[in-house]
Amino acid sequence: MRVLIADDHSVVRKGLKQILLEGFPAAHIEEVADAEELIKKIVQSPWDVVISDLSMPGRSGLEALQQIKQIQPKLPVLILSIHPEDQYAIRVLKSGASGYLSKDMAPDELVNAVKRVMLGKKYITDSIAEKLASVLDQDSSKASHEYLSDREFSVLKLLASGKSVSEIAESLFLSVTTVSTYRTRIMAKMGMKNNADLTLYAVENKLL
Amino acid sequence: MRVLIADDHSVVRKGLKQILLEGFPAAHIEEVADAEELIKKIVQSPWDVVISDLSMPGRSGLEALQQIKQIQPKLPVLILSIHPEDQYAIRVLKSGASGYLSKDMAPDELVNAVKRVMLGKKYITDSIAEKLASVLDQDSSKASHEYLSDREFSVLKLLASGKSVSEIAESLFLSVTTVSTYRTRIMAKMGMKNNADLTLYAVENKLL
DNA sequence: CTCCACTGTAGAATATCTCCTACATACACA
DNA sequence: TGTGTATGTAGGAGATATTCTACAGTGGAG
Repeated sequence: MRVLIADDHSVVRKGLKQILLEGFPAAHIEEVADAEELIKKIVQSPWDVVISDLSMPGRSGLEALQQIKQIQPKLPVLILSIHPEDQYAIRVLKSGASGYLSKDMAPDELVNAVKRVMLGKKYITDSIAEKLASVLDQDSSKASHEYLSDREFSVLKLLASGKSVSEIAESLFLSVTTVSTYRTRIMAKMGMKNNADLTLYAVENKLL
Repeated sequence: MRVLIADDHSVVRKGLKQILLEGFPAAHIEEVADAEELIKKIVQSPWDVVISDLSMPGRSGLEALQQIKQIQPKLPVLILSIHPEDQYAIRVLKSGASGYLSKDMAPDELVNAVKRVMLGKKYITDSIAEKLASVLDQDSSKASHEYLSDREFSVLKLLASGKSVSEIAESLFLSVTTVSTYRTRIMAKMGMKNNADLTLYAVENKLL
């Protein structure tokens, strides 16, 4: 059994490894610290399951996920996030993840999730299932940020947290004008006028 | 050597424990998941060092820290945070922490920090030291906006509410560069980096 | 099967903002 | 009374951001 862990925090990598070794003493576990390495490892050698953080420097975990699913559609990917009740959950599952876990889960839960996804099943917590259900039937009550595309959403969060357009361009490897375009589209979709509106919105909706 | 770890994420706890055991094989390490347990443990038995997350459910890490310092002023507390360059850093150190680390530090850094704080010294990274130097010599009882001049304060409010520099210049009959200068001075006095920080500050302090 | 809307992306021209510097005034403290 | 520090103000050069336009790919509606 071969497990690949991706997270930019070494503390978290160590912790995950420890938990997995307790649950699967015979597992072969490797770690990577960013999305680029993650993809490289996946191309190089076969894995049974990938456990990846969502927020990593450079390409985000979401992009990495989509790329993995192109390369090896069958490889199960479990996504971790710091955010407990996450806005990302649905986005992540849509992009092909086999499960979505918060980092404050119980160790057992991780082990269970890994077992499940290795059988080709999905692992979804109750709270996410509920969220899924509610989004599917009453989309009139969608928060306005739900209408944003993936890229727009990530730019929204970065803008709201105070990053400048050029910082964002750099961290996402995009042109400043591209980021500025996203910004314009975000403002239009959300009916806002300036970054302060975004910041307030993000705080109110706990996106930060 | 007795170490107490407090973090609501079990993954992080495991990771920290692992790193510490590699650096201090003989250490006795215990974990707690929230502030309440943390305080309880500290009252119950003696510790050489506490490593605590900042954001925990219930009472925050900051409150817990202040309480610990009342109970055992000499006990060194290292604070961890997910945020790399944090506004909290200074607040945390003022409240008596022996150090402030981001969770994406290298494992060695944690071990070094623990060694240092057990000697009764502080462990502070360069970037925080700089921040400290610029802000900490002010009187701590005043909110940071109290140090602003009248003009600066009115510009702060306008910026925080999302007005652009040029809009402000127009409404106050000033040159844009003047407003920009005020902005720079506001940032310096308040130890902030961007308008989003101002917006958040204004919301928290009900200035809007 | 076609068409349109949405998405991801960016260039050129233009507008805006920051940074560094500067200077006059006012006030506190030595 | 002098002297330093905070304040109010702004110019010029350079850095950043916006706007308008464009184009290719994808996926759903008809």
